[in-house]
Amino acid sequence: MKTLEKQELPTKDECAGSLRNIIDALYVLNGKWKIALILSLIQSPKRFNEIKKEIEGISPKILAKELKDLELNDFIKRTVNPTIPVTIIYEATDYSRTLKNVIYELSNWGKMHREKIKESMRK
Amino acid sequence: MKTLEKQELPTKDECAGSLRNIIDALYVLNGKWKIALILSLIQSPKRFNEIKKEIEGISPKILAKELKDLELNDFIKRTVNPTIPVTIIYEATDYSRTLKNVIYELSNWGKMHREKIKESMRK
DNA sequence: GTAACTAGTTTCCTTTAGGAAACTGCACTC
DNA sequence: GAGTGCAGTTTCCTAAAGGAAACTAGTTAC
Repeated sequence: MKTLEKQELPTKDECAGSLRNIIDALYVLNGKWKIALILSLIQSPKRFNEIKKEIEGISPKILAKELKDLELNDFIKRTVNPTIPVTIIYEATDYSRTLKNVIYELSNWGKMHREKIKESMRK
Repeated sequence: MKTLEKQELPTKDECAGSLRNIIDALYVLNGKWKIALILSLIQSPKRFNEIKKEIEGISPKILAKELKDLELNDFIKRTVNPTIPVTIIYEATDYSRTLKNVIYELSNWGKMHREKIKESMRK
């Protein structure tokens, strides 16, 4: 029987709420391209074809869909410049920067995990 | 033009590595049930049918697959007890607890994001 | 006039995730 | 010997994600 030590992870009740939060978070981050797009646009604003070149392998259909998705969730802003022909610039919003800690922890953990997996392969 | 302030997010080069890490992390966490299972087993070790009862809506096929997956990634441990008939107990490993920070940040952000979405619906 | 660039859209297809229902084999209980 | 619980497996199906290729419509440079 486990004794209730100082808990580092939430209690059962807190877990239910926590799970809901996590599912909501993963929902907006999931898919093959979202994080890559956010990171790319945090680096610098870009036009459609610039993104397409930078993110290798993404098709225009998927890119268009993902950009719409990200815009809906307020992670990026789409601005139409009245040049001739019009150019459209996508940029990361301040809101996308609220993901900073999440990105940091995911990256940290992912790195550690990959190293662990490699380690265990060697054996 | 943005000046380069003290950067809170990684530079372009760091981003490429970071992205890889994040993709690896999301890869092992993704799917509808993984986090729920980890959270449930962190609460207490459980048998197959106990989990099935606790995690509402999961089918035995999916549960078996997810448990195998989690075991492969060393998040949970499967122990066969030589009772008659044998009982099998699943429990969270210490390694699954390395997800603590990730879970914390995802939960935090998810909560904030949901509240923001609700807010923006009201308008 | 033709090639190229702008920002996408459309169509068709494959892969993957996930689910429902039935089934397995073993042991115990009544 | 019929039913119940254990820990799954098998089969069949649907929905969603993602991709390849072609296409749109406007403009500009050669």
